[in-house]
Amino acid sequence: MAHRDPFAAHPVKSRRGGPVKEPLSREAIVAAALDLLTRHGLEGMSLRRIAGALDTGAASLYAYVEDLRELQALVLDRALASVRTPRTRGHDWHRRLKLVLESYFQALFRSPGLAQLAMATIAAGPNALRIVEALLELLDEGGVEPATAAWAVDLLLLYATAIAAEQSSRRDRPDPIGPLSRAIGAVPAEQYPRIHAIRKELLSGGGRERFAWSIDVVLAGLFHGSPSDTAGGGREEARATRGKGTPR
Amino acid sequence: MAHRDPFAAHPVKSRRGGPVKEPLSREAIVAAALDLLTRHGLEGMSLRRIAGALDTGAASLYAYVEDLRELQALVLDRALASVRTPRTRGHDWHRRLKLVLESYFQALFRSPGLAQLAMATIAAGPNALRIVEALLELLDEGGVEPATAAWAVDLLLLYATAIAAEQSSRRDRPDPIGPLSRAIGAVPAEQYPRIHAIRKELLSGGGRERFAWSIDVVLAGLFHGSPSDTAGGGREEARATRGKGTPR
DNA sequence: GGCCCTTGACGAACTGCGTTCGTCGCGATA
DNA sequence: TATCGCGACGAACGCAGTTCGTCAAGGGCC
Repeated sequence: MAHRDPFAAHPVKSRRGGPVKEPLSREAIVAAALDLLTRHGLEGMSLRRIAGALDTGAASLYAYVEDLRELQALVLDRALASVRTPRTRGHDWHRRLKLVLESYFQALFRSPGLAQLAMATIAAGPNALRIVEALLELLDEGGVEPATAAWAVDLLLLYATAIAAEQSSRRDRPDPIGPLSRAIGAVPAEQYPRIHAIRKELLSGGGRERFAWSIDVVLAGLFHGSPSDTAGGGREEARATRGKGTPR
Repeated sequence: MAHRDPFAAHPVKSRRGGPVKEPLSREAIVAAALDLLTRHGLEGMSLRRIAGALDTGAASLYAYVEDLRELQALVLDRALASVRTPRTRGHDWHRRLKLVLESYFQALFRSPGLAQLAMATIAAGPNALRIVEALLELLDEGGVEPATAAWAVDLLLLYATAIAAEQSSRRDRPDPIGPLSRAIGAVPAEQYPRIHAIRKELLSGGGRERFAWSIDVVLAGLFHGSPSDTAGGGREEARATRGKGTPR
C-alpha cells in the first residue's frame, strides 16, 4: 500500500554519506533511457540496454526505479520538460494556445518512440500537469467555461499525441512505400471508389501540417455553437460547448 | 519478395485434399486470438497462448501467419467486421456519420486490448477500408470537399481510436482509484490551481459520453471554419475547411 | 585502531516472449 | 505396397522484465 509518488524527489538515500559510485542515479538512468529511446525507438529502450549504457546490470536499476512502467513515465515527463508554457498574458491567447500544443507535439514528434510511449503511459508527472494547467489557463482566457475546458484539454492533448504517434511511426519508413501506402495505393477502384479517388490526399501532408490543421478544426468546433451562434444548422452541435450533460 | 497481401484469401494450400487436422486454420487462429485479446488484454494475446488455446505449439501458427504483427492486423480487421456501415442514403447524413463512428468506437471499446492494438497497427484491412469508404461517402453527402474529407476521416478515426484506447484502459481499474485519478486528485492547489479546481470534471464522463461530445466538436469545427468570430484575429483558421493548402 | 554490521550493487537465474530450424509422420501418388 | 512431398511441431535461441542471494564497501561503536 501507500503507493509512493514516482515523481517525488526520492532523496537517493545518502548511502551513509559516501558518494554513490558516481554514474548511477535516478537522473542518470532517466537520461540514459531517454537517449536510447531517441536513438533506437521504444523497443530499443530496454532495462538491459539502459543498464548496459551505464556499465552495470539490469538489476541495479531497481534500486532507483520501481518498474519499467515507472521508468517510462519518468522518461516521458522528462521529455515533456522541453515543452514551453509561456506565462505572459496577452490578447492573442489563441496563438499562444497553438504554440503550447505545437511545442508539445514537437517534443513527442522529435524521437520516434516517445509518442508511442505517451499513448501507452498516462502522463501525470509535473511537466504534464504544468502543460495541462497552462492549457486550462489559456482556454479560460479565451472564455471557455471550465467544465468544457476540462474535456477540451483532454481532447487537444490526446489528439496531439495521437497524431505525433501516427506521423512519427510513418516517418520511419520513408524510403520505399510503407505498408499503408501500399494498401491505399493499390486499393481497387471499383470496390472503394472514393478511397481510390483521393488516395493521394489520404497520404499527403507532413506531421506538422496535418497537426496544425487538425488543431484548428478542433478549436473551431469548440467555439462554434456557443449559445448565440451564427450558423443555423447545428442544434446538436450547440451542446458541444455548453451543456454536455452535467458530469454525474 | 513481392510482399503478399496479408488479407488475401490465402487458400490454405489444399494440404493434398485431406482435412487439416480439424481445428487449425487461419480462421480458427484469428478467432482464438481475438477471444484471448477480449478476455485477457493485449498482453494476454501471445503466440504461445493462442497456440495453447488451439492445443498446439507456437511454431505451428507460422504456417498460417507471417508474423505476430500480421496476426494482430488480422485480429483487428476481424473485430472491425462488426462495425456497421449503412448503405442507405438519406437526408440525415450527419446522424448516420455519428452512428458509423459510434459503431467503430464500440467495437474498439468492447475489448480492452483492441483499441491499443488499433493505435499500434495501421489498419488497412478490408473492413477498415470499408469504414473509410463509408465515411468518405457520408462526408461527401454533407458537402465536404474531397481533399478536406481525406484528412477529416483520418482525424475522426484517429480520435475515436485514441479515446477508446484511453477510456478502455482506464476502465480496467475502476475499483479503487487509478494512478491517474490519484495524481489528479492529489494535485496541490497552490501550484496547479486550475487543475485542482476542476479535477472532478477532468475525470468525469464515461467513454461513450466523452466520445460523443468530442465527435460533435470535431464535426462542428469541420463545418464552421473560423473560430475567430468569437475570439481575436484568426486568419489562419479560415483555411481549415477550405484550402488547407493543396497537398503537395 | 580495529571489528562488525548495515546497506547498496549486481551476477545469476526464472519465466515468458517471438521466432527459427530440423525432424517426423501422415497420406496421396505411382 | 513403397515412395516421398510437405505440413506439423518439439526444441532451442536470443532477449525481455523481474527476483533473489551474495558480496563488498564503508561508517559507527567499542
